[in-house]
This record gives sequence, structure tokens and C-alpha cells, in this order.
Amino acid sequence: MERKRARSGEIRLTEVAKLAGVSPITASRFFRNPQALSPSKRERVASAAKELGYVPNLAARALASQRTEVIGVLIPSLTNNVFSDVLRGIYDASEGSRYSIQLANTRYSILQEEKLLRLFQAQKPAGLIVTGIDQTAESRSVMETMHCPIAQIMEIGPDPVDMMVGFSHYDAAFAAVSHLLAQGFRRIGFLGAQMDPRVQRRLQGYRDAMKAASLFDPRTIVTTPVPTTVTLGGTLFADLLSRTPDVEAVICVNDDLALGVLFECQRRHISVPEDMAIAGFNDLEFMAAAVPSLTSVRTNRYEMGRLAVSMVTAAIDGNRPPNPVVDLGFELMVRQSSSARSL
Amino acid sequence: MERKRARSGEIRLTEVAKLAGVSPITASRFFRNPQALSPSKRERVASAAKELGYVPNLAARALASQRTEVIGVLIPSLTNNVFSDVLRGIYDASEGSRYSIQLANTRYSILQEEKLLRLFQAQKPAGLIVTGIDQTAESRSVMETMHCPIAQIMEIGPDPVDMMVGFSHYDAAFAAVSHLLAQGFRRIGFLGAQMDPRVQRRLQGYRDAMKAASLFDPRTIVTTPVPTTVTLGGTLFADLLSRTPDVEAVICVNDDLALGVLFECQRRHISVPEDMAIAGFNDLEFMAAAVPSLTSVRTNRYEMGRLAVSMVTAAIDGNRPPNPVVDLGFELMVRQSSSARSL
DNA sequence: CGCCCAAAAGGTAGCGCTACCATTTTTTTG
DNA sequence: CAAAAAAATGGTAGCGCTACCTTTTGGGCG
Repeated sequence: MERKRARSGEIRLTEVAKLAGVSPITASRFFRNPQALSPSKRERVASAAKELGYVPNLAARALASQRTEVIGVLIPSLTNNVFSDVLRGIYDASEGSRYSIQLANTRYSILQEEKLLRLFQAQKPAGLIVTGIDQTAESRSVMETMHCPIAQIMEIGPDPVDMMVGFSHYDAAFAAVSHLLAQGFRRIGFLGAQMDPRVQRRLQGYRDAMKAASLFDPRTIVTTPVPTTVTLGGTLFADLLSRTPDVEAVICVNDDLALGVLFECQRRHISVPEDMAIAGFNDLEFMAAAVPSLTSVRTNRYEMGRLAVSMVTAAIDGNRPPNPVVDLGFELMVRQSSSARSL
Repeated sequence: MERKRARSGEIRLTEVAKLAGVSPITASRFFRNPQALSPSKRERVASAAKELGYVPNLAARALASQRTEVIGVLIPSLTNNVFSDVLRGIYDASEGSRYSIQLANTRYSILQEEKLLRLFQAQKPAGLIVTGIDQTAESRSVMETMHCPIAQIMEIGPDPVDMMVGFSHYDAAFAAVSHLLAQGFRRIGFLGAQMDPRVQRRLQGYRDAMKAASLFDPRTIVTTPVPTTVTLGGTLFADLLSRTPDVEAVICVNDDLALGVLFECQRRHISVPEDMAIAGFNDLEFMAAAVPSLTSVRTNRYEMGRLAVSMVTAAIDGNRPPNPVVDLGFELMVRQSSSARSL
């Protein structure tokens, strides 16, 4: 009666089955698809499990069934408020499903992303959510070998790996710049930090909108690869002013920069919007509370996360959404900081 | 030659071993403890694994070894900047180790926390990080049955479940109020939102500091259970002013509220700090950039997350830190918004 | 009342890996 | 150089669950 191996000491399904007077496989079915049991057995298994305090062993389940109920999520930053909204949507949606989330941080590096995708491979996730559309070729090929539904989020573009939920950063920036132009501003600066691909596309939107108005001037673009902070917004704005003192408005790639510009204006006694209009991007909550309130581009980040999870889970269950690419759009929130030039 | 069951189609360890000309167990050891192999076999297994593109099956590993390399993390919010810093520390530290993070959101509910702990049980995590010290009795008993190192973070207190990394919210608030008193402010209001246990302890620190100066007046306390926003800071401040128009300073339980107060002061043309001093809590980055710059209590949240992971992983490996409770302290960042009353 | 078919339940055999020894090879040492 | 010790390697038998198939049960119907 030698026992070769130390048992975990936890209650196993077999023990629940024995107490309930059913076979292990019936008990197993109870936990996965209770409707398959007759009401009497269902009852018996339920009470046996409760009595013994049974907790299923997920590793054994995953090994036997060859699948997991994990959705892997790759995002570039944990600090950026933008992603915390997306994450909230993702976690909220996952709680309503039987899936759990495995989160990893790429730190804005597509090589790190590639490495993390390989790590995910070992977990055999049931689905995957990745940020952006600029994966390496290697990443793409790893994703393809994973044979699971994949949603790319934050932006939309051609050639989805599988599904996409996002919006056009180009269009959003174009719209914001067009608004400033419509308000009568001619010399419009552009401030950018953390120049990830989405920010690059916003810059392109700015560029094209300015060119369309024959007002493009490369000297009014100030960017840095450094991560965004409010303080940095002030610094970049100072740079911009020293280069082109005649700017009348600035569009910032995010709201932190915009707030930094507002503070810098206050410090220099530049009145907003009379002497300087400001527009941000993302519409964080503080934009409406600022004095003056700050114009921004609102995007539905929470919904983006929520929808990504629900599209992925639907696809896992075989209900692939008819349209794999969802454009969630954006909304320009016009506020005091960009009100019309009164000449 | 009937095959009963569909194989996954992935490369297995056995296949790597065969190609390398070693036994499966030797190949297994290569992935867990390469030094145990002779250099020649190590080489052979490495190249075989590479050639076949072998990816280990984590579920099988977890089942066979009866343990995982997962650290469960429970935090109350994904939106609050405070936790994103902690999370960054946690994820950064985990990348240096062989552990991966399983994150769950309790939404400030200890019942939700209890439910999530039960979910974690099924995963048999190697370690656990939980926020705060106010778990339910049931949660505590679940944690004890998990037999893994556990770190409570964000604050310190008596009776740790296992280990703790944090600081005293009471002391921090007490220090901030003492500073305002030392600057000559007498009528000091308190603004609080999202009244979680840590915020309650800050309130207690305020109360005791004011009482010690014989200046306590319950009418100058304005709190709400609603989640924090910048806008809410303005609203609460307006409430405070309508109740006690003679307040000279406000201490806010977090920086978002403080920023809201600043904006509300700007809106009402109340000059800061001449007519109203402001102090916040957490020292988010924008506090130093604001005009005027805003006083706050700096806490080392990134380090808190990092240290929690390293203490837990050390404990898993049997190197339990000598002192299980680490007080990371705080630092009062005195800025323009609370400079001395010039009478 | 027997027959047929669907629903419910059970038996068996792995899923891919590692713990636990036993065995072989190498190194050390008197 | 043989014996003992240490290091490297291998064989076997599960870890706890579920896929796959077979058997049993129940119920409708001629």
C-alpha cells in the first residue's frame, strides 16, 4: 500500500462523487453543465460539494480538457489613465462571464509584446486582447498559432489579425484641429509625448488638417518620446513658445499635457482662451472641471474594453460577431478653452 | 491502434527528449534547473527544444508538481491612480522573477474580496497580495487555508495575516494637519470621498490633530461615499464654504479633490494660499505642476508594490524576511498652496 | 405490454508533466 | 587503484480532471 506521491490533501471530485453517490464524471458534469443532470442528482452533488468544501483544481481541468478559461490582455502601460479605463471595462465584462483575465504590460515595446505573447502561449488562453495594430511579424505569427479569438483594441485599421474595437486617431485629431480652425485660430501648435503609434497617427491627422487649410508649419510641432506628465506639458509649451511666439492655440496629444499647458499659461499670465486656446485628447474627467474648462476629444474607453471581452467570449462560444471591426468613434467636447477668437 | 483522445497537436516534452536523446525527466529538469544537467545534455536539450519550438504546458506542470507560479493580487480599484502605481511596482517586480500576476478588482467591497479569494483558491497561487487590513473573518480563514505567503499592502496595523507593507494613514494625515496648523491656519476643513478604511483613518488623524490644538469643529468635515473625481472636489468645497464660510484651509483625502478645490477657488476668485490653503494626499505628479503648486503627502506606492512581490517571492523560496511588517513611511511635500499666513 | 429512442449516468483511459525512487556514471579520497 | 561519495540520469507511476464511448434508465406510443 505504498503511496508513491504526496497527495495535495485537498478534496477531489472523486470524493464529492462518492459522497453524493454518483460517478465522478457525473459530478464533473455538475460543475460544467448542471442542466445535464437530473434534478435529484444535481441536488445531491451540490450538497456534497458544499459539505466537503470542494474547490475544483483548475490545472487538472485545463490539462484534461485541453483548454482554459483565461483571456490574455496586453496593454502598453499601467499608469496611463487611458488604459485604466479600458481595463475597467475588461474586468467588468469578464466578471459577468466565466473567463478570467491574465494581464501583462508591454511598456510600449513591441519586442516586449512579442516576448509576452510567447509566455501566453504556454497558458493556452481561450482568447486574447492586444493593444494597437502595430505588432511585429513574429508576434502576428505567434498569434496565429494560438488558434483563439483575438481582439485588437484602441484603434482600427486594415488587416485585422482577427477582430478590432477602436476608433480612428487620425480622424479624431483631424476633427479637433478642424474645430480650432473653425474657431478662427490660424497658428496652431502640436504638443506630443510618448510617441506611440496612436500618437503618431494623431500627429498625421493634425498635419493633414493644417495642410488642408494651407497653414502647416513644421516649427509648431513639438514632440518627445519621454512619457507624458503634466509637468512635461508645461515644458513642451515653453519650447513651443520660444520657437514660435505667435502661436494662438495648441492641441495636445493627451489631457495631461493640456493641463500642463493651462498651468504654464497661468504661470505666465497668458489668458485662456483669449491669448491661447487649448485642446486635449481623451477627455479625462478633470478637463470639464478645469478653469477654464478644457476642450478634448472624448473616446469610449470603458466600452472598448467591455466590447472587446464580449466579442472575444462570443467568438470562443462560436458566435463570432458578423462585423469583426467595430469603430466606436469619438466625440469632440468643445469647452471654454477653445472658444472662438473675438477679433 | 485506436486513439481514444484528441491530442493537442503541440510539441510535448517527450518529443524534445527523444530528439535530444535523453529521458523525459532529464528534459524536464532542463527547464526547471538547467545546472542539474551536464553541459553536453544541456546543450542537446536546448537545441532540441528550440528546433521543435517547444512550449511547456503550464497546466500539466501545475498538476504534476502541485504548485503554480502565480501570485494573486487583490486591489479595490483599477481607476484610482494610487493603485496603478502600486500595480506598476508589482508587475515590474514580477518580471524579474519567475512568477506571474493574477489580478482581481474588489471594487472597494470586502464581500467581493471574499468571493475573489475563493476563486483564487482554485488556482492554488504560490503567493497573495491583498489591499488593506480590513478583510472579513471569512476572508481571513480562506487566506489561512491557502498555505501561501500573503502580503497586505497600503497600510500597516496590528495582527497581520502574514506580512505587511504600507504606512500609517493616520500619522500621515496628522502630520499634514500639523503642518497647516504650524503655518498659522486655525479653521481647517476636511474633504473626503470614497470613504474606504484608509480614508477613515486619515479622517481620524485629522480629528486628533485638530483636537490636540483645541480647534476641532465637526462642521468643517465634509465627506461622501461617492468615488473621487476632480469635479467632486469643487462640489465638496462649495458645501464646506456654505457651511463654514470662515475656513482658511482645506485638507483633502486625495489629490483629485485638492485639484478640484483649486479650480473652484479660481472660479470664485479666492486666491490660494492667501485666502485659502490647500493640501492633498498621495502627491500625484500634477500637484507640483499646478499653479500655485499644491502641498501633498507623498507615499512610495511603486516601492510598496515592488517590495510586496519581493517579500512574497522570498517567502515562497523559504527566505521569509526577518521583519514581516514594513513601514514605508511618507513625506510631506510642502508647496505654495500651504505657505504661511502672512498676517 | 413491448418496442424504440432520447436522456442520463457510468467506465476507462488518458491530458503532459514531475515526484520519487533506483540506477548509472563520474569524482573524490585514503 | 579500489572503495566510497557525489552527481547525473532514467523508469514508473501518478497529479485530478474530462473526452469518448458504452450502458442504463425513463418515457412516449402503437
